Amino acid sequence: MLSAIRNQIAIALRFFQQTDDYSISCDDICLDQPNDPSRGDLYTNAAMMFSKRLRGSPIKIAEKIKEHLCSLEVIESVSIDGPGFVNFVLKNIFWNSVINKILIDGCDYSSCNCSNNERINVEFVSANPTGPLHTGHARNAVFGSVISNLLEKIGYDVTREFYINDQGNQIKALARSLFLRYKEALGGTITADQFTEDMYCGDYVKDTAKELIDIYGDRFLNKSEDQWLPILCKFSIDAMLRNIKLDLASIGVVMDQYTSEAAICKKHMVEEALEKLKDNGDIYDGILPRPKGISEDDDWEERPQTLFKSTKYGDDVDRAIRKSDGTWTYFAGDLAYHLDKIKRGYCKMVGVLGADHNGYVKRLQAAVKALSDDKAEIKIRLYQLVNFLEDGKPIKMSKRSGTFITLKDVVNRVGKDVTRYMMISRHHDVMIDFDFVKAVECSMDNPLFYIQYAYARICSVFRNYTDGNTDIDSNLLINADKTSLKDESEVGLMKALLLWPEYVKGAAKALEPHRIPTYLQNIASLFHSLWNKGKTNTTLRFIDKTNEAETKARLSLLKATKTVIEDGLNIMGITPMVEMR
RNA sequence: GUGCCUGUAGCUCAGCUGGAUAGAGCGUUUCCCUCCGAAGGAAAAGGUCGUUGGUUCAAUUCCAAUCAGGCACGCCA
Repeated sequence: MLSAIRNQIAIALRFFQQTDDYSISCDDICLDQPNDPSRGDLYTNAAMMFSKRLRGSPIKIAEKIKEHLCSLEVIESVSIDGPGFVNFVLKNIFWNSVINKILIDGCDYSSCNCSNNERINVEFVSANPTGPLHTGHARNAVFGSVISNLLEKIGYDVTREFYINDQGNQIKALARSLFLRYKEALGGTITADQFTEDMYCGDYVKDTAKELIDIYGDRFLNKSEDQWLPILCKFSIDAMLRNIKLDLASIGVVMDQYTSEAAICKKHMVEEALEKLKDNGDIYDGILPRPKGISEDDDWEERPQTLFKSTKYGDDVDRAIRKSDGTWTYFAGDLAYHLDKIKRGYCKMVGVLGADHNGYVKRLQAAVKALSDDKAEIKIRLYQLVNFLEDGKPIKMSKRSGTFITLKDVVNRVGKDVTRYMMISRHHDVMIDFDFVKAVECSMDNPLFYIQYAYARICSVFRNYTDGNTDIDSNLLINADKTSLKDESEVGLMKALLLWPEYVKGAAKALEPHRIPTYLQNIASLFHSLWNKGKTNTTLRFIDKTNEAETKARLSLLKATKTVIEDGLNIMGITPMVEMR
């Protein structure tokens, strides 16, 4: 809707351009609502933003912008204020086209194709397949899935990917744990000290042991470890992965692809990655310096290793890729995995990791840069941890005592939608306090309720109008004359709806899903306010049985509002509620 | 020791590539249901945007120091 306005501003700016050193694109032009509505419907600060680059005075540029804006039919008036703000008022007729665009496009109103169907790989969750997903994974899963939805909105071809760490010591430990439970289930006695520090003693391993017996009976019981280990490794990974997929489904997350670390290694991708880096001169044998944080009496010792020169690509220190016993490090596997992604054709990648992985960001970015000759790029988003509270009191979790909360616990307790909302309603860099009691309260302590309530109220109006139907066909509303919507609350709502695609685009580009619930809360607030105005001012009621034309105009605004709320909730993976009773 | 993140109203948080008088909710105080859902709305009070410098027409936003809190840093995965 705003592209014509942006275009005119861009043309005005180019008038001052003296060199071709840079290009002014419409995306660079900021349009927003002034804090004070009396200044106008929208403003741009482009004259000031570009005055330095264009070497012109902001006022002169603003005058040129004004001249071009005035040539547009939808502009009522333009004024220049302060150091160079250009404020303008839109004609009533403009709102007709805004509402109609939403009525016609539906949830596609916020979509654009500015990313040209480019492929992008979003890797998230990637939990070790050694147990059920826990609460930390919940934020990861929701964050990753909403980012994926947003990226699709702006025209990316998104692959949602889960990397399975299905080899290494922790898998062997899992298999050994399974074997102990297997023995136990077959009547053998096991003692607590047989579970070493790195093993898994959770009850879920007992369940897997039963499944193992169902299929294999007691045939491993008296066999040596090298005979059962490979089979039990595979068996336990498969079982854990099945559970992980169920857990993810319970909060509405479906992956497009699962990629196995073992499969990558089998393809000799590690060797290939190493070759590639060697060709670039990024591999050498050396000794890493002692990390400063390690105290003197620690058992750290110098060791010669094969190293990746990641400092060349912005990392703090070079990274080991081969252990002294000759086997690969975990990072070597990651080099292989990211080379695999690059070879699959992804130039853009996103990774979602918990804040405790912050030390890993630079080396991953270095790896992608080095392996792709700087052609591919990975953006890592770290999210802070979630504290779980029970009515204000923190719930302590410990793996040892078995008092850790699983993702399934959370979903069972508060449901998919509340879980998802809580996980993305805050900036990813901010810790979340997730209170089980407050999360399901029906008040403003629970903002999701407020948004759902607005949606349900709109459905309620439609029910009253149609005698029972919670929706109205947009086609019945397109011809309504929306220029009669003149109350400041109505116009305020329309202005907010106008900017919805801007918010979606901004949230997607910044990889900041929390902007969506923030926006929806504002929409809900504007709507509730309008609703209550109708209580005292009967001329603002949505349904006026004596005036069909007026009623349709108002219902079209409601339908547009409903569409945008629904769209926003869809992006968040939350199901809108047609009634709350 | 180094790196990353956080610090905005009593509390929990927004604040979009620097923009005009810094915004919500909770809590507190006062109003608004014979009327489409009061699980709502209107209004008041509440701030030296951790501190100090710097960059410029303009800094909560950028830069540098500094204080406070969180996380991380070895051949773990």
